[in-house]
Amino acid sequence: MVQKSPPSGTDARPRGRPRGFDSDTALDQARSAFWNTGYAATSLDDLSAATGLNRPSLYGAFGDKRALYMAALEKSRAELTSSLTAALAPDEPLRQGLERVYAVAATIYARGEIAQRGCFLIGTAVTEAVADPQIRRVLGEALDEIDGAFEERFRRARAAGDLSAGLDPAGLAKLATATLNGMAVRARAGADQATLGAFGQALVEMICGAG
Amino acid sequence: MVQKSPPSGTDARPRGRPRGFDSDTALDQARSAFWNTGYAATSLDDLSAATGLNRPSLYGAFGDKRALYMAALEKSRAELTSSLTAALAPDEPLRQGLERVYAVAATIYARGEIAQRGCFLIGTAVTEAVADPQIRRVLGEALDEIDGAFEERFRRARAAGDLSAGLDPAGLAKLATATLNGMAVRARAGADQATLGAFGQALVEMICGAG
DNA sequence: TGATTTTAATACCGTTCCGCATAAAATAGG
DNA sequence: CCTATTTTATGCGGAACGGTATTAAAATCA
Repeated sequence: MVQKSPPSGTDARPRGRPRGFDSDTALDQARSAFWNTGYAATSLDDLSAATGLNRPSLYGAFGDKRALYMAALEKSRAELTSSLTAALAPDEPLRQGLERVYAVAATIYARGEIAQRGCFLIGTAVTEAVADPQIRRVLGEALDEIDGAFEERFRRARAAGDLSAGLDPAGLAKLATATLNGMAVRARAGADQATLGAFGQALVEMICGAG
Repeated sequence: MVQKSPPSGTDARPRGRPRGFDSDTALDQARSAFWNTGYAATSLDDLSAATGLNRPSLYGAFGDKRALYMAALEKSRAELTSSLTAALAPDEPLRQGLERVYAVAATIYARGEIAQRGCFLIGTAVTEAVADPQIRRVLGEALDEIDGAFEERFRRARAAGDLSAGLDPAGLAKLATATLNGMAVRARAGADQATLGAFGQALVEMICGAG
């Protein structure tokens, strides 16, 4: 259970047979399977096929099905918040940063082998959240983090005189997050990238004015 | 398969044993079960318990599990669009109509025996939509109908001089729908009614100005 | 080379799932 | 009262599910 570290500082290979797969890429492949069909409808056979790993290997690397899903969920949450804060970080006009965020979201949400599959959190965690308090908590934290990133950016824009004084940064942030959510929903309903992009355009025009 | 109508105009009771349940309330109860745990994770035993009906009765009234879900989905879509268009119909200031819509949505989305369960479409259909083209189509049509109802209302407001000329009704409608979607997502993430209400307030302030 | 340790593969176990077959119950017509 | 017809109840059957025991394979260490 406890991971043994090598006795001395050397990064010697562990004792027995080495793993034949990279567990992080396996996690990505499993996440992709969940992303398509959701948590409940994705069987261990599906996950096995998606990763190319046998069930015992999956079990050894991640634990049971739910633990594997939680790992995928947590990875998505971490990637989402870090990439969003990075995209909003540059010192540039507010319009430019927002346009980039929504353009990137539109391209990501429009991807999918079967059909556009939107955001992993929206596509999979939202359904499970009512019956599973832990998933609900992770989902809520992720949304709060997105809110926070937007709000911080809006405050910065207002300090820079880049945002009308009458607009409330916290309220705008909620709308900015909701727009992302709406795009993710729309993607799974079949909307293509251009249609998704129009959501971002509409929000940016509303916040920053037409032009 | 074909429903036999009584031979004469009289609505005489059908030949055999009469049904011991009302199929529309049974549909509501089944929908409630799907609403909590989603399509895939809701078993026929769950549906049987929720409706108080045995599996053969369910099967006889609605067909298989998927047909039952599709009936619940279609009912939700119909109720949603009709109640939304009704709420937006009155000749009143735009702000007033929007505030009512979002206040009602917040109260509905905050309901739930286990936890806040948001909108049925967002909570259940979004996950299935990628793998099931028919569900995807119904979901897309529902969203388009919501868009249409908002857009028509915004056009009317602009004609009445109740909406700034610089704002695009179609774009606003997308944002209005996205705000509803975001609220539904937030509800399933655990947000209470007051928190959900803030989304509507933020949108209304953005469109109609602080008030 | 042989013992030890870890991973990979096969196959299995008990449970749950969905759907239906069969029989009992309830109503209308004759 | 008896037959026909429809609904309700019990329970079964085949398949799929999640998880694991068991065995084979591959690597390190002695």
